[in-house]
Amino acid sequence: MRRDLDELIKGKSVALRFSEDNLPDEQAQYLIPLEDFFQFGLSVDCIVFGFDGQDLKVLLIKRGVAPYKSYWALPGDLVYPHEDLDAAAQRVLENLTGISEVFMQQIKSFGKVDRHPLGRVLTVAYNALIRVENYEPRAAFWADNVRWHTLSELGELAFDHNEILAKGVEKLKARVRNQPLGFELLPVNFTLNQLQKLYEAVLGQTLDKRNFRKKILGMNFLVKLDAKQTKDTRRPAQLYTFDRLRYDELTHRGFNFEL
Amino acid sequence: MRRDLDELIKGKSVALRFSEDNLPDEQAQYLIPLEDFFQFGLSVDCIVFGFDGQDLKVLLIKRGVAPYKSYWALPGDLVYPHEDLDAAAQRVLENLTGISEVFMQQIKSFGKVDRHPLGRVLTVAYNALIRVENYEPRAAFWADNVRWHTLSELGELAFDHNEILAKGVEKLKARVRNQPLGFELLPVNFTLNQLQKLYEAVLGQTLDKRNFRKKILGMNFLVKLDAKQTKDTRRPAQLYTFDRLRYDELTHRGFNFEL
DNA sequence: AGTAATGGGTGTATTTTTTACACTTATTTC
DNA sequence: GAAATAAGTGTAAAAAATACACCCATTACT
Repeated sequence: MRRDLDELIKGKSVALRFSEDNLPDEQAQYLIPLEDFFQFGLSVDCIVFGFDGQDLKVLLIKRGVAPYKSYWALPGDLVYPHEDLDAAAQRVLENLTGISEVFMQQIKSFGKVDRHPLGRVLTVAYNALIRVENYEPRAAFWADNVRWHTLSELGELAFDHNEILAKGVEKLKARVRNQPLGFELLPVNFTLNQLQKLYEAVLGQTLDKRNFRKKILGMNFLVKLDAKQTKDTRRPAQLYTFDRLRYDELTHRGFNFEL
Repeated sequence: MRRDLDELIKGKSVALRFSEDNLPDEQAQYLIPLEDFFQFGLSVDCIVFGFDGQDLKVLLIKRGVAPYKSYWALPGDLVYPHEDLDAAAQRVLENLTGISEVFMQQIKSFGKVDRHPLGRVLTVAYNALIRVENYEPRAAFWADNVRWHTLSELGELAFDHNEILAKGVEKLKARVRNQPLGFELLPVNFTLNQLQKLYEAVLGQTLDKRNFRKKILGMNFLVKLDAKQTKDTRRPAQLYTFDRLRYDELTHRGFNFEL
């Protein structure tokens, strides 16, 4: 411990100040103002997933300001000192893309010392799932552009956002095995084939149609509607919707949705 | 968006400064020094789990300094401005308990505005699993005491540590279903009954002995040793150890350890 | 030395879940 | 009306999960 502190003090001029004065002598030498510990920036980054019926997409902004100006990036920004984390995530996403009131879950924090060129900024990453049809993303505030990107076609993103995004995808995959997916990503009414395509896109593997239907219908949170899909397709497909009550009941007492 | 900012500025005197000067007029009014965003404190808190053969335990320190002096708390402290998160978690744990080189995983960050009385402090929580036998926790630095606590017998902890701990337990339970548990919590050599007790303690349910053995042995990462348990028990029990290679192989390609 | 007490250890039959697999149907387009 | 396309449907075999009861090796006691 002493070794650690010595190194830090020599190198960086920081250490701990105690609000009490009952310190052992050994440690008294390390007293340094507490203010020095309150130098961190805090940001949130939102990984917004959407599904176009074929591929899993992620919403990125083109940064209109330095650093990383003109790079594609996850929508994210600094948190206000008096703002809660979850609220900041919602606000930032709305500021940059116009998208509001979104289902979001914190997934991980990233804190490498040099990850932000302007100073020490810890970022808290959130996964968000939205129905593409319900939102018309528009670049706002300091974003130059907003666009859906296919996961496999990404270049180098700003900051450590490639790493953050990879973690978001990993978490999404893990999530799909423990709770049903689709509420947030599909239209309110959907066909079983659309749902299957979504699962295949997230899991990155094809699934057997009959087995998929058997399993997903057996979970009893899908409701068959009277309507059929009337689009310019071939044979019209049966439409379903989610039974939110049943879903809540299931997830509440832990459920395994492995497919 | 404008509404949000207006509120924040009126209430708290903070907003965003851009390093570029190409701001739309609408936003120019909000320019406030960037420094105001670098006021956060950052801490790490370690949830150290151990297993005594019967109950799942968590290691807590008794705080020797304000705030929350004399409260039991998760071992945690402020991060140095030039220190990486994971490194900070290891350092803090060693500083406070003498325990070093521990298996740790980040689980979640907690950022409520008023969670720390000294200012805005975001804390990143880590789950750690250790072999109780390998460590002799000793209170160090500003900790007054260190002790293993049974999960069901906890009182009110410092800060929001009850909430953090609850999340840690939840994550541990989720983890046990997707990867084998025991490497970190059990002695190097152990009996199947010890392993089963551990699973039962974590999952909070009893398991069938024969089915448990069938399943866990079928996974092929346990190695039967020549030795038997020689303790003052009744019939000597067969000792096993973990096959780390096999384990890594399994977890690498995703595995389901549900019991 | 014998006996009681304790936790260690073992197998099988039943049920449930998972998997593999191929053809018919309803619609649109030409 | 014929061709093309995606929708829809069931069963048998294999694998996995579950329920369940008795004997065994040692120590402690008398």
